[in-house]
Amino acid sequence: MHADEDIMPMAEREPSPRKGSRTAARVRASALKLFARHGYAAVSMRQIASDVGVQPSALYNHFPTKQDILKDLMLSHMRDLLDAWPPFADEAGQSADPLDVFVRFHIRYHLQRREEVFISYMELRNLEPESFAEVEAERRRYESILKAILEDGQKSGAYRIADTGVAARAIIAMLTGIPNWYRENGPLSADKIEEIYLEMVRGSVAATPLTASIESD
Amino acid sequence: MHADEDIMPMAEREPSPRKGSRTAARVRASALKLFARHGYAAVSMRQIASDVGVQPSALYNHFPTKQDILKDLMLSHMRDLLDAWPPFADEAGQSADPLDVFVRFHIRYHLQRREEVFISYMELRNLEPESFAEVEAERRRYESILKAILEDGQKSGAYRIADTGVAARAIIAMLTGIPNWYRENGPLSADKIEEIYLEMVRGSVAATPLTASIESD
DNA sequence: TGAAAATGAATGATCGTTCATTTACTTTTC
DNA sequence: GAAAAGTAAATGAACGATCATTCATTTTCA
Repeated sequence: MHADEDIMPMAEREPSPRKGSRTAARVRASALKLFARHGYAAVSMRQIASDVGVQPSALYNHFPTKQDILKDLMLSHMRDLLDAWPPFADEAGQSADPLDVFVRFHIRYHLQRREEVFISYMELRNLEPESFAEVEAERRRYESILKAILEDGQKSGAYRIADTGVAARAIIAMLTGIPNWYRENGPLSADKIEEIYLEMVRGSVAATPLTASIESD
Repeated sequence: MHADEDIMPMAEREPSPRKGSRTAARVRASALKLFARHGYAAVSMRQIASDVGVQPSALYNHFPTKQDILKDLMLSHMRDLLDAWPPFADEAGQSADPLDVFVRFHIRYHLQRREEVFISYMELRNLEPESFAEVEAERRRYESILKAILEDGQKSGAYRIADTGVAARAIIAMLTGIPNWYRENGPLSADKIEEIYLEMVRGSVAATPLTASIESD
């Protein structure tokens, strides 16, 4: 839509491209951090203002309400996520298997944008109905990417899946849980995590459900 | 594992077993519903009192603070969950496979106690550090049940798992996501859901990662 | 009769938001 | 290029509403 500090303003009053302090972007950054840490309802406009280094009333030069800040953060996150797909060939591994590509992409993106991801799940219920519907629509669009991959593999006989919609949700839930426990400085590299989950995901949809030896006929 | 209305007080002032209105239990029920729907931080003591049908000050005859209500709900949920394991032979299917039993148990329990489950995940950050540590310890105990099952299967050669701790978290994340989308009156029966997820979980840890045809020797 | 439970009123604190005013900066004019 | 004009951004004070909690008093009930 236009460039603000770096990217992505949305609902606030459109600032002409000044060269100044880019307050709107700093409001977004502070709100993102605070909402992720304490939750939308537990964060006050005064806290955000204080973190930005400005008086509370100044926030209203950039966002009409607190709700609009949340809306901005969540919608721009969903758009960024969908814009980032598909990854460039040098990202997310160079496998030819679309499921591999998706799994690696999802894990990397979700580990890179922890706060955005966290907010976009946790604060759904604090969105006004219209914004909720928008975010939900984007989420379904994302889900349908994986669903299409699973359907293709199903048709080709590579996968055996009872319900591709359910499977897509199951896989995404599994992958999205990673940032809840994974720590950069932990014993496992991000690459190793990708491999472990990739293997589990492949197994969960593989055309040999649990009867590995019965498959012989 | 327990009846909702009567037993299970915890942090509030212990009421002698009067036969009266059991207000404490009604406070728990209202708070559970409201916290699940709007979030702890967005629910006021006045709302809870109004839902119970009592004046706000009356709540303090049963719980010293709002925080204690949350603590009570979350800790008693975790204890109930752990107490409910292992299921009786006539619950959660009668499979001899411990993984089957766990998966069915987890799905059923989480579909039966949606609000408790939801709160216990969403409101973790609103707990005081000490209570958080307690809940977290219980969560790890639960996780270790599955981890032990995976380790056994690993040793016996039934499963092939790179990291049983990671696999346990992955499986639990996958299963715990079900209540987010599953609806009783939807197209899928709870039993069908169990079967679908069971097959996916089995596949994700099966000793035939993705090389289905190499298993022939 | 005694204790638990509920009431009604009040506490000070904090909430999101508004607004008149001042400050900072860009654009226009000379 | 400097001064003037114009606009966006920030301030400081204030609004009414609502917050969790307290407490003296009354009611309920064993």
